[in-house]
Amino acid sequence: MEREMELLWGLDRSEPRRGPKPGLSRGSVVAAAVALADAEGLEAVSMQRVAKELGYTTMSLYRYVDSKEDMLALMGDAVMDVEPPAPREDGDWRAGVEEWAHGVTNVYRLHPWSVYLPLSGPPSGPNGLRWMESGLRELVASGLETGPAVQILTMLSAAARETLRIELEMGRAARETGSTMADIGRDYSTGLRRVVTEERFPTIARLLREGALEEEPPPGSADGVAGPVDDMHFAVRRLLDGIEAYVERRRAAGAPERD
Amino acid sequence: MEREMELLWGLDRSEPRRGPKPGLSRGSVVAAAVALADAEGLEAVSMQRVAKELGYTTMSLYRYVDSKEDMLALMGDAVMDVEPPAPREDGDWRAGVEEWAHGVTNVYRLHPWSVYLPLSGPPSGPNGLRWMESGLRELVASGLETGPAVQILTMLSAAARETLRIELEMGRAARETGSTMADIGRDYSTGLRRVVTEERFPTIARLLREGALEEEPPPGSADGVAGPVDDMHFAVRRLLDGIEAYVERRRAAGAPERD
DNA sequence: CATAAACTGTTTATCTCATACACGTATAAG
DNA sequence: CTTATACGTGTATGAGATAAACAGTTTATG
Repeated sequence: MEREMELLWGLDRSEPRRGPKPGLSRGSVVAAAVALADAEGLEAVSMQRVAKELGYTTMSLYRYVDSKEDMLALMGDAVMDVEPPAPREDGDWRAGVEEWAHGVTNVYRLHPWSVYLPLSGPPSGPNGLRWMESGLRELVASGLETGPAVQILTMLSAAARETLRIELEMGRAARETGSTMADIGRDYSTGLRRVVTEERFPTIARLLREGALEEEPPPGSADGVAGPVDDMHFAVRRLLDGIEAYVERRRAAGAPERD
Repeated sequence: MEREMELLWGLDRSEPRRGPKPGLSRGSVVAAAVALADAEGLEAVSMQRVAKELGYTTMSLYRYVDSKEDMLALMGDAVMDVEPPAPREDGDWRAGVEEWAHGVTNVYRLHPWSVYLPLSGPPSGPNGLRWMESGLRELVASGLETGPAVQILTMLSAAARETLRIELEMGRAARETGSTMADIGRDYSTGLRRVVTEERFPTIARLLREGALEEEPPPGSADGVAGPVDDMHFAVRRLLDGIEAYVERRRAAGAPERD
């Protein structure tokens, strides 16, 4: 944890006094890696490949980054270098939280590979913390204590990451088979139908019967389909409802109870 | 998707007619890999190592598994081979859902490496589907439609995985530095204090001031500390509150509105 | 100003992996 | 009995991370 924070905040690497001018910098290395991942995916990101992209030898990268693992961690924070939503003027915290959830999703969407990065704990880099600040701010505006707000935020970002991952996976499958996202949903359904029996999986069977996995495409969505991420907001709104009820209840009771 | 389902359900591999008796089976290979991961972590799982564990050569594994990727997918479903909670008699769907959330967390906890497995979509293996069925059943008992129930379940399992991952990461850090989980929480706090300023991160600053990250250990928890996973249930309960309110509202309105 | 310390980028080498391919052998079907 | 098939092995390839030694470049310092 210590190490990771020093890494992400650049608190190591005191500025050098002697020796040749560095041709690269930690920033340029990370930027090249990010660009490469954007263009060809995370699998394409090897030290050799990043170095080639920069026109240097593989080992030169190790002057700027201690290991590939470190580089990946830096890429993770670099991706979040987007301004999070500004504080709302209207005090509508529900809208604020939803906006935040949309925001993170969109940030990830700009660099889809980033949802596959091996994370190691809560955010600790400058950009990650900026987003955390922004999300917490809105949640605390609801009247929640800071502790509970952290729990909620964790759930929200987990859901955003996971849901987007599923959507991306569907997109990849669609691209590979040359079909649409709607087709993939149907494929999944038919796949399930092959193994889901009424006795062993009654609820899933019902799900298939009701066609919940092959939804109506609302007009105006990217590829003609809602997609998991749009659907996610149903769950987000339930969570917001729950928070509202909780805060209300506590206010009424004079804030003694915690649950 | 097609391929993955056939893999996980063993719909490929028709029984062979000629040739020597196989010394291994897909099951034994996967079991060995799981055992190895349990003992030494996912990093230790290489084809070479699994083969050695079984007393065979590396390449022999490829008679049973097409690739390491496939093996990992099989391991992922194998881990879920635990009986999910049985249907509740008392009809207390809230308790049912919480029990389910505890259940998945505990299943993952038995094989911590499993939260680091690269997932590729919604569950499609027999064991994963059993858990999905169990969770959906409880959610649907609340009065939710099947579609929305899937969204909620996705959020729940994402949160469980992510939260446990954070807890495990803390545990690893604690083990490495020879300290306790409580120490790690304090370390994170002091680390943050070094970079969190009142102007740029007012809410996080408040969080630190209130010591929300260094909580009181409730008596009787593993290592003297609540840990992220216990905390998660606050968010779970809010979500349940929200579902309850939603179902109530819909019932009152004669179930026309959806949001 | 000279020189040594501190850096930079390169070369070379090592180790670990996943996986392709060809081989010898066992076994059951015809 | 013979032959197609499946099994386990040996060998080989190529990618990838990273360690170590080295040669060239600045700059602080005496």
